[in-house]
Amino acid sequence: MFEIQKKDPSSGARTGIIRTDHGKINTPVFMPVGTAGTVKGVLQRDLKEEVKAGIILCNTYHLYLRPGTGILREAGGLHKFMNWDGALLTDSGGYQVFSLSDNRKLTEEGALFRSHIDGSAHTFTPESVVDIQRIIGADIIMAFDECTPYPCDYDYALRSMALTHGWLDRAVKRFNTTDELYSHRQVLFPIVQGSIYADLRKQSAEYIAEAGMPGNAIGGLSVGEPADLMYEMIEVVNAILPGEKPRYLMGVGTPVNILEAIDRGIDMFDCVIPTRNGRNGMLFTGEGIINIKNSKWANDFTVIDEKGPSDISRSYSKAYLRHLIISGEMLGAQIASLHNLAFYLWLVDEARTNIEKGEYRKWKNRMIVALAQRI
RNA sequence: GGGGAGAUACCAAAGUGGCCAACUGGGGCAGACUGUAAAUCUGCUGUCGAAUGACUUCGUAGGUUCGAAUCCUGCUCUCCCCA
Repeated sequence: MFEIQKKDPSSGARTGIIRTDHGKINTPVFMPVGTAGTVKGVLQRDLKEEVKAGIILCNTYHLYLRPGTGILREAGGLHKFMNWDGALLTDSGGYQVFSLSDNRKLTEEGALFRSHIDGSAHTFTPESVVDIQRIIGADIIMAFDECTPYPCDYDYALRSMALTHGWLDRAVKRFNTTDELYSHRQVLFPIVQGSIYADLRKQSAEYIAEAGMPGNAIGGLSVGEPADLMYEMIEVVNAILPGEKPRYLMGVGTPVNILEAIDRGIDMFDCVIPTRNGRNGMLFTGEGIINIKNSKWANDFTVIDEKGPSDISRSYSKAYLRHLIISGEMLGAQIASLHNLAFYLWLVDEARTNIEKGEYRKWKNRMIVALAQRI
């Protein structure tokens, strides 16, 4: 499924290809987040043609609640339902166990939770989450885990990790004893936990690697901990996760986070930042970060990003986009999302190019200075 | 010409003797957002000051009072009804 293409001599960075029945994906890759079967504000057509995304992420918890498995099954799976012929990855709902924690109860068996939509009670087990993801039909599906919060005390992190490991065994068993419902292959990725404790992370990485799945994920990071701590955990984990398989750092992150993680051997990313922060007026460019709502852009008629990767970035002025966002116009959110996603995809593409040239470190250090800047 | 209502900060609008530099909403300014309960949320928004605070404000000019956005009088302006 995964093939390493090139390793950067100056860092842990590498390029590779993930093969799915919905296309080849060059890594490092960024996956736009399309929680409810839509990358908010962006047409599938534009995801392909403007953003140049080969894979997007959707969410089991949200799709299970709405539209529900009945409709997804009837539609012939999510690819068909949403008219997306690229690859799909579904998150298991482990993050929702974390972010909607007021409404849930965890047991050895699984998670009992209340719907954020209507308050109705539901149960997720490692098995049912595999079943639901069979129905959704994503190319890559995730094991059900608990994403621990930050801060998280050691004892809780330990118990939670054990729970996630126990759930993994059951998920793998269910996965291995069930079949794809549609005519394409699915793979299951397990998730490393362990909060910010190096010994737990190490233990978890060993356990997860042992499962022998075709790819591995790191969860429970970028939940509020300092970035350096996150990088440290990535190093601990990546020293153990097998190098010949893709490594997916869940939910990360800022452009700088992504470059640092690539440097440490991460291949896959997803994050809501380009879309959510875009809707809220934050734009990423090669020159730095712009808050387009700031009055300084009111009469700046230069384009959003003249070196921008997408036609969109080079078509509309900052003043116009500011006007749209300030006015609450839908088009503002659309343009900002599209631009940011195109930028993120461009960024990982540049990373790939520079890994291939064997100059990743040098390039990264140069980029980070520009990317971290507020303009 | 007669009768009535009103004038509060950028806008709208509360407040009708001390708890008022003045509720609230909008607007403006800034910030947050990392496997999306987010087209969301937070802060500031008279002047000066980092702040305790000081100073100047509720159409306008006077007055009453220990104390006035609030009470009284004149003036100016706006709106409504009748002629």
